[in-house]
Amino acid sequence: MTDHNISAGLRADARRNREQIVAAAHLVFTEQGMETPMEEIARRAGVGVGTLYRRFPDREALIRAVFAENIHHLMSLARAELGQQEDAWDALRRFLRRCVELRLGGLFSVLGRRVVEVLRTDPELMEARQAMLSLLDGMIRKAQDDGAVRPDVGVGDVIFMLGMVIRHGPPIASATADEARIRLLELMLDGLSATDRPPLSGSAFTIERMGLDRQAPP
Amino acid sequence: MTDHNISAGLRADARRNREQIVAAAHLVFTEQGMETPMEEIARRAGVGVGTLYRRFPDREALIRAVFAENIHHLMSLARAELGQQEDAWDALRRFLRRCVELRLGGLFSVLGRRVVEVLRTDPELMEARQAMLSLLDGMIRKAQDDGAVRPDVGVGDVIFMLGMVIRHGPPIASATADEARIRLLELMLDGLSATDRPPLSGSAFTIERMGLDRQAPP
Amino acid sequence: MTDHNISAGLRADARRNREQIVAAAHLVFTEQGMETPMEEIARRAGVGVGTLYRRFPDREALIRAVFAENIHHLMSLARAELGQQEDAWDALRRFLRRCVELRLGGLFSVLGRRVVEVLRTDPELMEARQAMLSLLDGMIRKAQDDGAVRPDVGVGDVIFMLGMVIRHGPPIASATADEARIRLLELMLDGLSATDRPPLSGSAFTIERMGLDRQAPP
Amino acid sequence: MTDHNISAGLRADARRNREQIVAAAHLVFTEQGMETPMEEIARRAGVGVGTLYRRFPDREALIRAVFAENIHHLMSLARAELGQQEDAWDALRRFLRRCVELRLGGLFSVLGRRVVEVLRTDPELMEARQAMLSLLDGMIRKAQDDGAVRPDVGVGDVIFMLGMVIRHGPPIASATADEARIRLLELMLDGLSATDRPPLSGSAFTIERMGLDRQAPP
DNA sequence: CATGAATGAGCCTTCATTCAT
DNA sequence: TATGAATGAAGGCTCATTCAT
Repeated sequence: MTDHNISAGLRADARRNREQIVAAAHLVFTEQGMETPMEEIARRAGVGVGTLYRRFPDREALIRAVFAENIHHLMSLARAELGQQEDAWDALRRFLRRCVELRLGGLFSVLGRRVVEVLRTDPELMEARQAMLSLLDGMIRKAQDDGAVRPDVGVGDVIFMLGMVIRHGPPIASATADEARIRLLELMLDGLSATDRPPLSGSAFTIERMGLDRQAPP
Repeated sequence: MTDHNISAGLRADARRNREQIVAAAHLVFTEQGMETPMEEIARRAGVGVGTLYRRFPDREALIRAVFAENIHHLMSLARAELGQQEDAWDALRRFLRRCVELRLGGLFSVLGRRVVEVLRTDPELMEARQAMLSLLDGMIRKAQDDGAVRPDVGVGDVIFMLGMVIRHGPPIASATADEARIRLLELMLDGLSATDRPPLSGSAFTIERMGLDRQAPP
Repeated sequence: MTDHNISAGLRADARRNREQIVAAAHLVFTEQGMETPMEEIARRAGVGVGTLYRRFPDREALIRAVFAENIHHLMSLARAELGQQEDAWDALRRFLRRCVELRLGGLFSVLGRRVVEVLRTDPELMEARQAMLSLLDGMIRKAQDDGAVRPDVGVGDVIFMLGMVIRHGPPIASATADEARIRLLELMLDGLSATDRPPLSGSAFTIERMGLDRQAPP
Repeated sequence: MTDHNISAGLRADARRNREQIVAAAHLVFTEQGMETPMEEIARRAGVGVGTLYRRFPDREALIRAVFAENIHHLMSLARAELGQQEDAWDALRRFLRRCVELRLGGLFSVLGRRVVEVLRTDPELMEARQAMLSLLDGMIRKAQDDGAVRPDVGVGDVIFMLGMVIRHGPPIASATADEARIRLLELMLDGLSATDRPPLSGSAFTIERMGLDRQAPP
């Protein structure tokens, strides 16, 4: 929605430019990594670098825009899943799987410290993250109440897991990498639902432990 | 072994420097990716860039050395576990846990076009990698024969899992992150040993699928 | 003409910069050799290195441009002299004197392996060079037919002479050095027109000997 | 003689090292130019860089040593020529030709400003230069008295001429370049002895004008 | 003393960002 | 406002010089 608010105030051609740039950035970030030269992004969007910089003062701003769009998309997915699914565990599984399947998450691969920092320091993105944490936390607790998920995990464990799977993989979209990612997710889901095992070491990463200190990854 | 032969002929201080450089490179490659500035690597190793370049004429040479060292180290670890442990599953678990603690093996997950090319064109490295995969494959198969590991996974799945936990776990170095990383590994191990579940989607990443013939993730 | 075609499509300021860069490069190449740091060239042209590299992707491209410009300029000078001067020997003398004053043609004397290779592999440049040599060759032959120039010299001798005076005259820029340079040229012109002397040793550097087929000086 | 004094005080092996280094430097300077890496010179001399630097604190010192040896050699040649030759003009011509012919002068090609400065600021070399200027001046005046050399030139013109010819040419020894150099020298000698021409422009560079100001090249 | 390892400054090149047109 | 030219900082690599062995 960030995106929508911003675009709304622009003239038609300006809005089209902005959208083309974000789309081009999403594409090249996914295909060639987050370090792709700005000039290449501008070229793909069919505009000059000057135009790109008029819209996004620096690379960070562009990254934020692309991520915002992604998260926005992700949240609607989560709500959709919850809306049409009685079973919490099923809803959770389907949501996580969708996150991985959708090109959306492809972006997060090989982020590098700098990008992570960008995200952490963006209040809007952090707010979206918090909203998603709550949503997820609810799903997980319900699934635990149902006996479908082991009790010694928290929303943090799940978010770590998701982030890890999403960030994992080559910057190049490849069917093989996607397959590997999904399998890893499923393996972890099987681990999550293995209620008959000895508890994991350490203690559960509950939503309380997921504050915005250094420890919390985006 | 490459490493040992090479280091053997060097003066004491030169050998120490060489080893520090490889260690530092391993660390930053794992933490920040293979594109980390050479200067940063040199700094972490406590030497000047010149020294780094004297030992490794370019980034490729350094990458090769780090991989060689990694493979060598991984194999000793695996052999040590196998040597003192009757049970294959226990050996595997201990081995993987050790790898995570040492951040060892993170580089073997998906790597990006350039690095794959570096590896593919180094016969010695390819051979060593193959030997390592075989060793690991043996452990896994034995554990599967014992009924301790589900049959629908291959050595590739385990390697990917290891790389994912090591390179894409919570990105901040801290005790908390370590805790999270180990928990994630344990979760996956529980998934691995969940023999009563429906098979994962896709098909197992067997040793045969792990060739470096383009497209395939390393 | 290469130069003109290229410059034509540029914005006014870009064209001016391009021309300043080529002029500065001509100067420093002549004074300090073809290995002068790019930064020095940029500085003399009053632009940043980036600008230089935007126009000339590497040193070779710059060298090519300077040679093209030189040849072009040399030919206009020669044609101008020929146009307004009946006597071939007078035209030649005035042309050479002008070249020395403008430091024009110094680059065509012996150049070092790398530069020769650059030239050899640029068909357009080779053609232009050939045209220039032919023009000069014509002037010299006519003067020889008039009995004004000794018969045992060729266009190559004259080119070498020019290069020598321009690049290796008294190395300090000053009025005195200019005086010395012109005197040296005049001395050689007197030598050139000394038709009653025993022939020079070796044999004339005719246009045929001036091919760039290895070993032969350019 | 510089060389002899210095070498005399050294132990046998040290002297041998020093001589090997100067010989190697002469060789590579001639073959590959004055910018050849010190390591290459050391390698060719069969010693470590450390040894090279013990003898010659920096590149300048090495260059000076090689030049000193050259000048020493040159002076003996001049004296020999004078000793066995009645005719001053003949002696001068033979001497100059020898200077060019001998590999000695090959060194001076493509010197670059820096090297020129090194030579100018070395008192010993400057002294040798002065001795040579006097010697030459005597030869020239005598030849002028004999009517063999035009009266409007001075020793400076000749020394400029020699330096120019010697410095001209590629750093690589090549028969063609040598031929060109000799021909250019002869052309100038013919100019020098052309006594029936109008005077050169400017005025003669007499020995008085050849002081050590900026204007005087080495 | 000889050696060759280590250092760091310097040049080449790329690219994020600013600014003139 | 869009464009693409200009800038300069940053990273890769080389090599002169110093210093530990």
